[in-house]
Amino acid sequence: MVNRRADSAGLPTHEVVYRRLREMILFGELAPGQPVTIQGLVERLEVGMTPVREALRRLIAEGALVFQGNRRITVPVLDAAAVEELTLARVALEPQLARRAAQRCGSEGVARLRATDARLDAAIGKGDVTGYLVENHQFHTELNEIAGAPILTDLVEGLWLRFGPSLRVVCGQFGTRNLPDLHKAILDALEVGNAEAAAEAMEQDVRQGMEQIAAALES
Amino acid sequence: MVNRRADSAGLPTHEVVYRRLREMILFGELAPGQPVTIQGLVERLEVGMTPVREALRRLIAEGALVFQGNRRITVPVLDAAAVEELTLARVALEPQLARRAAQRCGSEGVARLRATDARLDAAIGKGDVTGYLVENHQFHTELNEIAGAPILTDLVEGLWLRFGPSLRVVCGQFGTRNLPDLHKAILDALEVGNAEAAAEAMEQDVRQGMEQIAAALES
DNA sequence: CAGGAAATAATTTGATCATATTCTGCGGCC
DNA sequence: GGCCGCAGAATATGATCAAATTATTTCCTG
Repeated sequence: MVNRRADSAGLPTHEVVYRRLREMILFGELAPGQPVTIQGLVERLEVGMTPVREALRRLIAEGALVFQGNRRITVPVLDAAAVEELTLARVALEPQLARRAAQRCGSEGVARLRATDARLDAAIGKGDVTGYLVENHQFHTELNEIAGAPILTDLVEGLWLRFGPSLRVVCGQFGTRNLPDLHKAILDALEVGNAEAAAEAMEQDVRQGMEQIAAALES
Repeated sequence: MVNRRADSAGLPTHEVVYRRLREMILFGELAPGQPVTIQGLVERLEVGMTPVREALRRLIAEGALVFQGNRRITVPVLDAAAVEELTLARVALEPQLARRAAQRCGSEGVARLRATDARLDAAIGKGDVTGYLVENHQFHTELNEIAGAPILTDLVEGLWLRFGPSLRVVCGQFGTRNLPDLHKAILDALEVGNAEAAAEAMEQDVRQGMEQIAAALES
């Protein structure tokens, strides 16, 4: 009744809950198929149910959670058709962002991205699955920011939320061992401002990632 | 507090509110820039504020409404950059849906689409702007349904919500007089199952529509 | 004394919570 | 195996508190 603002730097509670859930979805605390209950979150996060409901509606609208018709909410389970659609959408959109980023990227942007990519490599080296997921997402987020296309970025972020839990499962199964890093080609293209090369490299990165998810479905 | 289910065939209130607002956005009852207040909707729709809040969060997540930082919600006003991004996204996605539709479309599907397109022509003939908007959206919705790609359809529906109010303004300014109908080419391609032709025709339709919006920005 | 700007008061709006009501799913019983 | 009641969870409402916008007042300046 007092400390609404004590949580996280002046943000409304529903926003805080949203971000918390978003991270849980992207970085693995929620498994595909797992049910998500309102009351469970109310108790776990110690907030009222109105902000929880708002955050959940938002995530459902983004496809990060699915509303099962009866009043049950779960983490989505991807089938082959969904992976195919997501691949199609990512291939259609993310190379465009890479192209724009190549046109607008300054040297400081490349430097930031290289730093993030280095942390990504470090996580892979340590076998740190969560670290890999976080830095990989961070890399793409920074690139999208450079691209300066808020609507396209929104769309792509929504796609990432959809396959986040499944990606976690893949990495959990196979570890970080054979995760090829196609980011180097992207970085080189950005550095010289070669938009087409950046788009091409991004498409490869996207296809590679989605193929891993598709391959893991056969099990 | 009894007749929750008297409204609209067993749907939860927040769903009813969402659909109502969605139609208001798509078909013109809300103008770009117009503020949307929670309490106003509570009075107008005669429901509690929780379902209204949920519906608004959902629409904000889809980009149909924008959260103005301070706690105010408005209908989005598109600038040139936004129109460009929306064009890019639509061109990237909707031809793909047309391609899939061409591969899966039976004769009954073509028949339904032709019927919708006939109603569209009738609306244009009568100068019925709202009718045009409704049938045009209906046409694309039916086509997306045939394509059988729920995720891509979701993405595209979100894009339509973003430019809906602005499209209404364009049609309000120019009337339905010079609205070329590129749907005929799409229909012909679907009929013979020519996926590439369908995709090409859809791209033309998308570009034509977005150019109208872009042209209306200079005023 | 008049006009305007800053500060303050009042109203409107948004955010959160606690509670009542309704629905779904499950387990026991016929 | 089908039906009924019960527990648990979700939905919806109204009340309460906080914040922001608007209106008003007051004070200072020309």
